[in-house]
Amino acid sequence: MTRESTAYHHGDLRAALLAEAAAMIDEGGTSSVTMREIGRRLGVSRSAAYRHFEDKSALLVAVAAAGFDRLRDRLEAVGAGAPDAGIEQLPEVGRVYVRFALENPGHYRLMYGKEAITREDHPELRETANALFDELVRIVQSYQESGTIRREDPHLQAYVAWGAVHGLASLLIEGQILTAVDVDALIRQTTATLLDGMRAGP
Amino acid sequence: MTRESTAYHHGDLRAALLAEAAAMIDEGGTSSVTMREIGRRLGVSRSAAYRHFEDKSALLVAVAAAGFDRLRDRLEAVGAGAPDAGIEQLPEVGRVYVRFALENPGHYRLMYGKEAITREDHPELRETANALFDELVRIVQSYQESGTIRREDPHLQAYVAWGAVHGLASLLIEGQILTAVDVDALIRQTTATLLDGMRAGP
DNA sequence: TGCGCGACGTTGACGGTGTCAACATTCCTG
DNA sequence: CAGGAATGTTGACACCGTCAACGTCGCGCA
Repeated sequence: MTRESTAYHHGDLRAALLAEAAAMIDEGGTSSVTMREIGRRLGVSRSAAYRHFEDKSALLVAVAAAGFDRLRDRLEAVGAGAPDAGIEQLPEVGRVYVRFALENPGHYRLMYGKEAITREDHPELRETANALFDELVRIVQSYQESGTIRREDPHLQAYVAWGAVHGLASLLIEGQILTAVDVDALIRQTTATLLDGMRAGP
Repeated sequence: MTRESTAYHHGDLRAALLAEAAAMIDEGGTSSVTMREIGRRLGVSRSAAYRHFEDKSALLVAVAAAGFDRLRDRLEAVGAGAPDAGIEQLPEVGRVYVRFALENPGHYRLMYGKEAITREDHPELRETANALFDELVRIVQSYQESGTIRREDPHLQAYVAWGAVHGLASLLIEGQILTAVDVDALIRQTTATLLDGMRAGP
């Protein structure tokens, strides 16, 4: 059934639905995703998706979950060597985070927005999102232990760092920052300020 | 015509529409705002709003603009005395900002989200938003001149600070932060880290 | 082998939405 | 006081999400 028997029963609609929805999201935003339009693009009837997802919501949740997993993979790859890779690895984590958001704006908005998904109804998504945050806490802790940043509540510090990069990513995505501004300079300034603010005293 | 002749022609539908839309936004999110529902609540037909706003978009833009003005007023009030009021005024600016977002979540999301409004089509909103950012830049500059924070590109610094508080506000609004976490502690930690990171060297 | 059941896909229908054109009413101004 | 401008209403259209009823296919069991 996972074979690609392109025909009558389409083969693997579920995967196709996820891919198409993700593509549409990063193309025209979450609001451009339409059950009917997805069907049209895949050459399948409107409500065909309902055999694979209970809801439009459920489909979007699955897309968001895939996004969380992908972002976590990237952060893990960057943060893996921490803190042995040196202090300059921390800004790199921030850079990768913001870059992900910029490359997948619709995706990112879906992941961290409440409007389209209503977190309460989909607790499983919460866990996937938490796994990502835990990764961030782990990185913060490893730098605490190596003595490069202050030993304070790691959750609090992680929230602050997360807030800073998330805020920057959001402002960029939502077009709030003049396009003339150098994005990389902005990222560097943010991570540098963050690091200076968290650095262990002399 | 601005008189409140409650009757046949309703008196001042435009203001009523704005108020009702704003109320609905902070109640059930932007997606709960419906031309038809607004009409219902105001005892007026669906398309009545089209005599006052070209679009649903235009109505939302007007609501967002009012939000920008209100937030700017608050920040001006807090930042007015800067930097004479002392360095502890800077964290207070951040606190007021985040508080505003928490008190008007739907409003805030509308102001800084792209999904509902499509910034390009409404350039006048851009100016209102910019006026708010300019206020922030002004505050940063005044602290630079008093020598409390480093003399770097004030726009860059303002973006970083804005990003940090905006990110924190967003995460809180979108329910990404465990409710057990003390919000005020989070705000303090953010503003303190920011300030330490921007502080002028010894 | 074949057959029947469950998985998959389609169609028709319903109530909801934004929006436009045509119409009705009211106010204000000349 | 007459008529035009401003305001509000109704009908209609094309979308949307979703459900129920209906077809169709593939696979496993007898």
